[in-house]
Amino acid sequence: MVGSRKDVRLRLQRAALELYAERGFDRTTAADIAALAGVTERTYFRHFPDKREVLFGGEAELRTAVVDAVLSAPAGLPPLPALLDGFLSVAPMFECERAVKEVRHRIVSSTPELQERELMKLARLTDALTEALEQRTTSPGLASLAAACGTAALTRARLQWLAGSQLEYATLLTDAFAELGLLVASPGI
Amino acid sequence: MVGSRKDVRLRLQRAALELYAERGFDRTTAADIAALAGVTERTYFRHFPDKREVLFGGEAELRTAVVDAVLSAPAGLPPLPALLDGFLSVAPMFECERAVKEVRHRIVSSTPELQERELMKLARLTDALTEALEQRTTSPGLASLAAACGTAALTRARLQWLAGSQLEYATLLTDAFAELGLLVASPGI
DNA sequence: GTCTATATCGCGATAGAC
DNA sequence: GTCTATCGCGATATAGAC
Repeated sequence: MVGSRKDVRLRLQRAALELYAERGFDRTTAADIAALAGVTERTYFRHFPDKREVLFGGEAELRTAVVDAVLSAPAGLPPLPALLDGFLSVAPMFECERAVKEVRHRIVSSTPELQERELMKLARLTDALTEALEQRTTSPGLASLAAACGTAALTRARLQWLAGSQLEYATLLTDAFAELGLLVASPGI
Repeated sequence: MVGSRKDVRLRLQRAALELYAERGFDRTTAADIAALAGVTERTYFRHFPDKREVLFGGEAELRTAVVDAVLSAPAGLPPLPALLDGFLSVAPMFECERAVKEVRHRIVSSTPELQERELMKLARLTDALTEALEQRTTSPGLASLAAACGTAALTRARLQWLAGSQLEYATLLTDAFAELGLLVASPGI
């Protein structure tokens, strides 16, 4: 119980994933998770503000990484290509631990409360990307729309990847952005 | 206490808006809302599953109306124009009661829990629109992306309207979709 | 760590609408 | 008489204060 201090957080995350997968989110209490991780309920709430957050671990770091990558995209690139370029740079962070992420996705998809939290994280990513695009040449109005469209393409690629697509993550991403292009390029108006 | 039966729901919604605006969401209990509406806390929870839902009243009807409008758009229209056409048809449902909606928006914007719920409603709208586009000619892949982009434009227009823009709601909507077009039409790639 | 507020839900009883 | 809305009471668990 000595070296365990540092990884309590990790143990809680693993315990939560396991219990949520087994019994479902609703039939799992914070105390259950804490017990499985070998700590008290109170300790759980010292690490995570609520029952949901335990499933959204390194989200902030990932967001920072994506934003930095977009800011580092070649200067002349228009908004959407800049986003794609940034997303491709951090692709490795997305495509690791597929099995774990599949389980996590199954849990989140089947629990409205967790879906809400996931949408919130995605919205914060979109906000951060909007800011990043504005720091590039993009006008404020276009930036928010571009960020939303880019996030939509990212989500589409991620869903296909989670669904077990045989294609490379980078390919799925590039394809999604290509489809985005088709949308507006369509004939008639 | 006789004629009041029917409008308990409406009274609860008004009471919640008032209390949330005054004291804030966190410092308002479900019992407070119920009391102001003249019913017990238990009755509140029979009408709304939780503390948040009371602010998202006729959301399902609005969603249905929007979907129907999109399905009724001229047959030849590509995805995005079809969405714009549909959105414009039900514009009156959006641009009514501006003062109330401004208050509501201020409350939601300042409360993470309510933001999450709002994002969820928006996500459900996007899902419904995806389905509608698929029922039109759009391919499944493009449909989800188009729905996401369309919803983004809708949100942008709504935000400008809520922020007190002097422009007509229909104009804001049309402009937002035009910006969507600019995004991909941009030079370079 | 302990204590507490309160969100949320289950159950049985009641009262008025149809 | 059912049916439905409401009440009143009680239980559990989340979350925050001290």
